[in-house]
Amino acid sequence: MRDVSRATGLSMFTVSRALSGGDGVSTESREQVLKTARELGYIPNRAAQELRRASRDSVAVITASTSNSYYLDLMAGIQHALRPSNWTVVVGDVAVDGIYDPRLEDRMVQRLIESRMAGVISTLTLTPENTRLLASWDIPVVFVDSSPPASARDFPSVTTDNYNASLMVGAHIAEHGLKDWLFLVYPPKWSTRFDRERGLRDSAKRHGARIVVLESENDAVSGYDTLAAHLEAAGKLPDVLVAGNNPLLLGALNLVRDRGIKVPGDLALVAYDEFAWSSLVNPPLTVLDERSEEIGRLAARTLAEIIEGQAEAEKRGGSKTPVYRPEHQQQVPAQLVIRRSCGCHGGSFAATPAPA
Amino acid sequence: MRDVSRATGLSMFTVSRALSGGDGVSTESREQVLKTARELGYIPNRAAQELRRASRDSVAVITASTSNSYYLDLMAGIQHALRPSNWTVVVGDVAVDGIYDPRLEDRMVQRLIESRMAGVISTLTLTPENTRLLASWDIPVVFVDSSPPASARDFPSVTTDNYNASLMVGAHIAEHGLKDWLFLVYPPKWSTRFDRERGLRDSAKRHGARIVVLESENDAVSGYDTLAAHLEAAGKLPDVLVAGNNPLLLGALNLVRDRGIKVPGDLALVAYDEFAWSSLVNPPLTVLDERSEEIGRLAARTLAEIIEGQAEAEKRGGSKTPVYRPEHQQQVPAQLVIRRSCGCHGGSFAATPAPA
DNA sequence: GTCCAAAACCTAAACGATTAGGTAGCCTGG
DNA sequence: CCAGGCTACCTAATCGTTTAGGTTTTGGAC
Repeated sequence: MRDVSRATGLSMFTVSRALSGGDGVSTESREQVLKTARELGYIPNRAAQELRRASRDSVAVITASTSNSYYLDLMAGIQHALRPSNWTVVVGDVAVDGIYDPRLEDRMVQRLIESRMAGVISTLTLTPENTRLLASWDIPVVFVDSSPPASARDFPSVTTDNYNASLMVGAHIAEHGLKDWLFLVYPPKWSTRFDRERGLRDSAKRHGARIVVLESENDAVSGYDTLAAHLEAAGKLPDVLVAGNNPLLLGALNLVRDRGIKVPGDLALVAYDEFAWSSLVNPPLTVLDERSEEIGRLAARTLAEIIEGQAEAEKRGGSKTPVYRPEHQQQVPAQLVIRRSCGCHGGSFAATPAPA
Repeated sequence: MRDVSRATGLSMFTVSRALSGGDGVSTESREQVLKTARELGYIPNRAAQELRRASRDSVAVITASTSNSYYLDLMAGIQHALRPSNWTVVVGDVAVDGIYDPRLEDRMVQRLIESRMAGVISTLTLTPENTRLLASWDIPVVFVDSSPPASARDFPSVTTDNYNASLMVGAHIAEHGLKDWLFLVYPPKWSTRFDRERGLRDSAKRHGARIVVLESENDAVSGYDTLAAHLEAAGKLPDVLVAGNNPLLLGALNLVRDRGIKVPGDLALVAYDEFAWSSLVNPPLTVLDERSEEIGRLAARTLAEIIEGQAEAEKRGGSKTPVYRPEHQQQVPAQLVIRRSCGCHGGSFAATPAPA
């Protein structure tokens, strides 16, 4: 296409400069070029640009939980923080049919390196090998709502303060006098699991409650089945069910409905992750609100900062290894939104409208 | 990196062939190459590959409704249909903070052409200029849950049979004897609007009902505000509210809750688009189920077929203009899922578990 | 009228892969 | 022993940009 633009009689150099807005081009030449380019319908070839410029103009978000409610807010936050800069955001889903696949993770990381990404935001703890691989290509990684792998403890991460959040959850449950807790939770691949579990366990101990932690795959159907099997085996209901995240909550609520269990009459319910419908389901749900959008925004800003530092260091002839500073590890406080499923406000079948 | 791989003493040609699995390379050379490549941590540069091969190995999905429930299912269907081939799926969101921005559409189309995409699936009716632009670069487009612009009527599209679906909705409402209908609907940019409105209007006429069509921006907050303003002005409730899609339903339900309106006692409610929580909200919702995943799968398959036809035609020296055939325009029947919000099964506050 | 710097422009070499077109060596059949 | 056809390999051009390093032109300042 460029040789077509050379129909202006000007050289490649001038055309390139004119189009990209650099200097060394007279105003008339520039206009001439822009005009012919428009007439000819010239659109640059990105592959060629990236090849020449050594790429690095998009950042990737790795996720395995597109169906989790917080995902949309998180993305909104990331997009928002990155819109002013002109990086492109691409999302890489490493789950097939909603369940995480490690081979997909490998393939995804491979592809991100092939595309010479400027940076990566990961919503899950990557494998040590993949983390190392990205590092060896000088691609900065920010973990969001997940921790870096043990082999890379200094990597940046932005998460909810899950430990204290879980203490809050536990404290509220204890206020209701509930002593028999069941925590339905996803696998440790999503590393928020650790702090959530620890907080809840500590809280149970502190309040003299028993807690059972029940692990399920990270999707609604597995949540349903796992919980059903557990209740079957246990023979009786716990006092309260804590759903570890949105898909598991969905599974649990479906089971509760199918079994005719009354919430919070027979079983109180508290869940992680606020979402759009939480105040509309029956009963309105008491949930932990994560402020996902802010987390996304923070993560994106952190990544941008690191990438810029990297670019600057390189310009000054330094190494382009990303530098991670301790303040890049951030925790965002969460908030407990109290509705009815925990037993507050008179439970499920009240005739008055539920609070938002 | 490639010259590093030349540390095997073999030429670029041999290395390239060895890595890409082509023939003309002895088994030992191939092993030698693979071994060194692995040792050196060689990862190909995608920009260079795309430049040389004239790209065309990813397809894009253009959407402005990531928060709409059907989006996830749609994507799942698309991913599913495209996984066997090794095209990459990238999604391009042309909405900022949930509302559609035409300039983003332009920029997105520009970028897709820059990347020389193999094909595009669009969940909204593109502007005539953008459609023409894509066509002029021989990039096939399949519209999904939306129609092609009037200037390009022969383009492929896969949609729900919205007209008949709306007749079904209307018929069911009529069975309840409701005569005063309110249709809360999104703007015509999402072209399913036309058939849905037409179906509902025809149905109202057929059953001797009055229908008011109320247009709102396509997000929950606008839906809430628009509906609130309308009810204010009208001074009384209609018999039934039909929510045109998921975000509008969300807005409507929030309003209903805030106003203390009883559903279906004071106002019956039917909504478009099945979603995960529809049977769990209060009351369980009667919705039109779109089979989004199948629509996605169908669209992806159609696109794949067209791209393959294109590649074949080009190989035979023909034109690479995509050929669209009439059977590429497909309609998928929908299904009405009857729960309680329409007035069936005894309404909202029943103590028995709601049907799934 | 010189000299010099700045502005405007050009030539040609990259970037990292693929591949058309060629060559050398070996085998096989006649 | 040679033609012919393999196989395994190589050289070098090519994709569409950007840009380092020149060259020419222009316009003052002296």
